[in-house]
Amino acid sequence: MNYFIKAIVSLLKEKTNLQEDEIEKLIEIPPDLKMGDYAFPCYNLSKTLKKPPNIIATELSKTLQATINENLLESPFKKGGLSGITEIKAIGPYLNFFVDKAIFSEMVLKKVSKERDRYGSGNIGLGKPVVIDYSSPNIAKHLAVHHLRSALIGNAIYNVYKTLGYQCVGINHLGDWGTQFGQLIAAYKKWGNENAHESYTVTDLNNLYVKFHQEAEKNPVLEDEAREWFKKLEAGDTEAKEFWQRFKDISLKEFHKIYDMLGIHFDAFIGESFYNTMVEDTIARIKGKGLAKVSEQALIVDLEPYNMPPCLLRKKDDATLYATRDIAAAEYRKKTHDFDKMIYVVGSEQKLHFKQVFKVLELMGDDWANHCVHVDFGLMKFKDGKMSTRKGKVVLLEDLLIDAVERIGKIIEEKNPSLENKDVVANEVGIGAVIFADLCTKRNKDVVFDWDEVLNFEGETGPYVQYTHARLCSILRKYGKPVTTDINYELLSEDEAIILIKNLGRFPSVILKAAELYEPSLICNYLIDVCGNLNRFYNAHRVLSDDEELTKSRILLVDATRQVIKNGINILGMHAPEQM
RNA sequence: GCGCCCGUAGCUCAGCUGGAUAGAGCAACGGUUUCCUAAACCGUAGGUCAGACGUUCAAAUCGUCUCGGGCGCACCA
Repeated sequence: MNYFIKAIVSLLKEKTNLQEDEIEKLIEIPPDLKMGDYAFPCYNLSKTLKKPPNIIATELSKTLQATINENLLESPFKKGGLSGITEIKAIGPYLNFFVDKAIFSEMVLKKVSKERDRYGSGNIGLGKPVVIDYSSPNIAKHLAVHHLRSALIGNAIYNVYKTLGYQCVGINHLGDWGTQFGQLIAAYKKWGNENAHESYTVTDLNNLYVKFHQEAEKNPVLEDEAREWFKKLEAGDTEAKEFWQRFKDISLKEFHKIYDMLGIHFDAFIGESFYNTMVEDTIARIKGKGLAKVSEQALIVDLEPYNMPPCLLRKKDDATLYATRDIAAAEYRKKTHDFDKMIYVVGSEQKLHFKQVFKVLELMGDDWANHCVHVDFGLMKFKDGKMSTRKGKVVLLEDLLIDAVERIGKIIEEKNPSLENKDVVANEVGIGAVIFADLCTKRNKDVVFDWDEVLNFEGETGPYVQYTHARLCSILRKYGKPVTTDINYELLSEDEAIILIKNLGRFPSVILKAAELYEPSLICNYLIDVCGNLNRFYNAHRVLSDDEELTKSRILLVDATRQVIKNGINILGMHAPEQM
């Protein structure tokens, strides 16, 4: 709660019968600057007071205004009357409060200036470990655009939580186990070129995978062979394991390359296979609790009482399933990290799966089961349907990234040919465009992948935000002197400045909300908003001028805005180049 | 069939723990550069907030139903 809201709450508390938190909840920001800085709707009071809300607003405005004038409460500020509130006015059913703009500006700008890179951060997470599971692609397949969402959302949430002081553990839960490895081994044994395996790439593995599915349709025996190989793998067969390790190495090499391009960080790459040794123990304990039973030759946990289909632990051929491994993994992670919260950033098509897994954990007596959250997100698809690795119907992530960087390179050549480090900047902006485009929509919506849309760099885009930041850096460079908070805050009185400053003050609460809702898009929208505010200010007022006092004031605003944009950009996992 | 998610301007989306005239961007049209990066800014045009009923002083926002789209529902992950 900021200072002014606190003041308003304390004023209203005396004159109404409402509780502090009730009042705070009701306080809102008027849609127009001219209507005031904060507003209190009087509809609720009209019920208890049995009077129309506009009458109540008028009466309250009179008594409160009188309080201000008498200066009954002590104010930490010399000017601006009571607590920096200058006027209280009724507009229709609303009680509107005007605050001293200079005081407000001073508070916000000094805070940003003082906290710098830490502005927006907090300490609510101090001493609380959070495990975040994101990206988690399957081995032996290319990373494609539909893999972006988990990786980017997860990475951003990681940064948000870290900003709030949480001790984050980012885990890439590689899909390196399961029947598909049996398929791959079977395919490799049949059609793979052993002599050339040294130079194998994910493309070769993927071709094998595609071929397997084509052939298996004609010849179902192949599926049995694949199952056989997977059973061998699970049993620790040397030959099977050797193939598996090979596939894994090939994949990881490519994954790392792309994660590096995207700037995505993980603290650990621990695949499903890692939990293979624990699975038996997990099943034994589930059985021990009397939760497991055999049904249709498979081992299940019946979730009928909870209106869910059963959770499958073991197939009829004895092989385990991913639910089993997820349960084992969750318990292992709890043991090793003692997390306060565990976040799974996985597509919404797995909603039921996680509901089942969390329920089984709960039934097992893991009282932390409700600290696990599935942060789901909508499907990415093409205009004409779902993306599918199996059908080879994908846009490879690498291709998209390279294309984005190239296009930005051309734009730089066109608009700023004398720029230094063009390649570096093209990378930061091109990749940033892709990141921002993906993070920008609320995660629960399905997104249709549109090449032109992702690679459009005007309007509400990553490059727009980065460009705004670069412009501000440019002004500061030209100014060339140290920025000071010792300025005349009265000079920042234009509407464009006030709106901007108000928004800068909101930043910490945006981060908090993004954490609470696991919603990086809030930060994207916020940045777009701030950049719009800034660009409007920039367009209407010159920062550098002969008027030294005015210049000093505006420079502080420029520097604070630059800082906020940079902090936001970084949390999203993007770079903020100083020139572009 | 059952469950979950989505449906706001031609397109992509904000707004959704109810509140003051429903906001941006793209696309279209018109304008702004002797001036801090025009990747910007301003203006014009564009809306039965899918539809119906209900709750409320007040509904894009909450509830029920209908329609349309997506996803999931036992041996893939």
